[in-house]
Amino acid sequence: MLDQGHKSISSGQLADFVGVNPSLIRKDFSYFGGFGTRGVGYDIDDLVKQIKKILKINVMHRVALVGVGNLGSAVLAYPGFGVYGFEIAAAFDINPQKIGRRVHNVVIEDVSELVSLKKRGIDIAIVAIPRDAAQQTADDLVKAGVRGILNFSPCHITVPRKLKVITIDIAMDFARLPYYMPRQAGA
Amino acid sequence: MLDQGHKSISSGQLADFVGVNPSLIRKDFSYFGGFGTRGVGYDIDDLVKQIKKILKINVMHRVALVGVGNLGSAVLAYPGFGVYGFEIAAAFDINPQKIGRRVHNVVIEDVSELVSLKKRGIDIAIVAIPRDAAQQTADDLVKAGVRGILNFSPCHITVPRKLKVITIDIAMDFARLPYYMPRQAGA
DNA sequence: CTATGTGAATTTATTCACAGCA
DNA sequence: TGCTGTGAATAAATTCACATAG
Repeated sequence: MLDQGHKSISSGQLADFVGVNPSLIRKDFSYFGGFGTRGVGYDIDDLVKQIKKILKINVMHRVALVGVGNLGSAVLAYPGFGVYGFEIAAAFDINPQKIGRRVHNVVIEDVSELVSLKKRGIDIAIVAIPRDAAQQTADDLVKAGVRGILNFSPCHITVPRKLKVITIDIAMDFARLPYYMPRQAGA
Repeated sequence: MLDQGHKSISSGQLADFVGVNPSLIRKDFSYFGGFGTRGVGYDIDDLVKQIKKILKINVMHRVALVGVGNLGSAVLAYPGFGVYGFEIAAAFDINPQKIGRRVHNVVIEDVSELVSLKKRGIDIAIVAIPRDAAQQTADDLVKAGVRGILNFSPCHITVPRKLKVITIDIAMDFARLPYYMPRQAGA
């Protein structure tokens, strides 16, 4: 909207965009203090700031990637982490062949170096390794003092309550598709 | 549970596993007809079958992958699509260097071959290409007659109502993490 | 005038509590 | 006895409707 020269956006426009009722947008925002202007709408710049603050992504987060295989490389190459304030500050792998190589401005280190995460101000880790090694790596990350883990391995991992884990199983996202697909699509 | 020799599972066990109230499990299942046994629980084999039927993943789905870069390769290498009845039956790329190469038992074809999807019984596509090309490719897929798209590009794509699109923006999943992370985690 | 913010009304989701069946 | 299936009760989410502010 900013790119198109708009300064503000109304609850109705936001509602159309995400497909919900306008009053739900207003009600939700109001729980956090009401940052709109009556008769006008929400100042886009301010709205983005407010939402980032609510989601606690108003500060930079340094992130470690564990596992520089296909998926890990894809994550390193991903544009758009920056928008949400994430910086991949380190990458680790278990394969000696990969150690020392530079991928997207990050030098790959041996997983034994994970212990240094806290010292380096890294509090989030991305786990992109085979299922079998996921729990062990998660344990190591707990020891290393991270507070959040994004787990791409298709398995449940157990951590102390003081950590937050979000697991993304691509196959599960996939499995949601057929339910919503119509019987036939024309050409 | 099957691996551990269990034949059936109770609503309480399922509830513990996903962290909800047991009656919610029972109520939800009951909407689809109640397939448990009183005093015993749910037969695991049958439960899996029932859920697959509900989600319409009880039939094989042939899937096309568009974009064999890092992310696309990761998808091809992903174990566990099979569990949900998905088979990656074709892969496409725009890079002439990649055409003809075989990756994980799939030969990469030029994107111009997308038109043959319907004929080949492929009705789902995975879009794993740069943001700029996503909408154009989606349009091509609509023409090719797919009924569902799993979009990994970090952008909104517009399709006719007769198609279902699920967009997975890794960065957005990421953005959920800080909100739930505790202030401090010990070593 | 226009669009927010918000109590009240409504709808939807979850939990309770227990009858009923293996 | 043990656990499902389900009406009734409760809680939560969403929508309505309108006073209010720019």
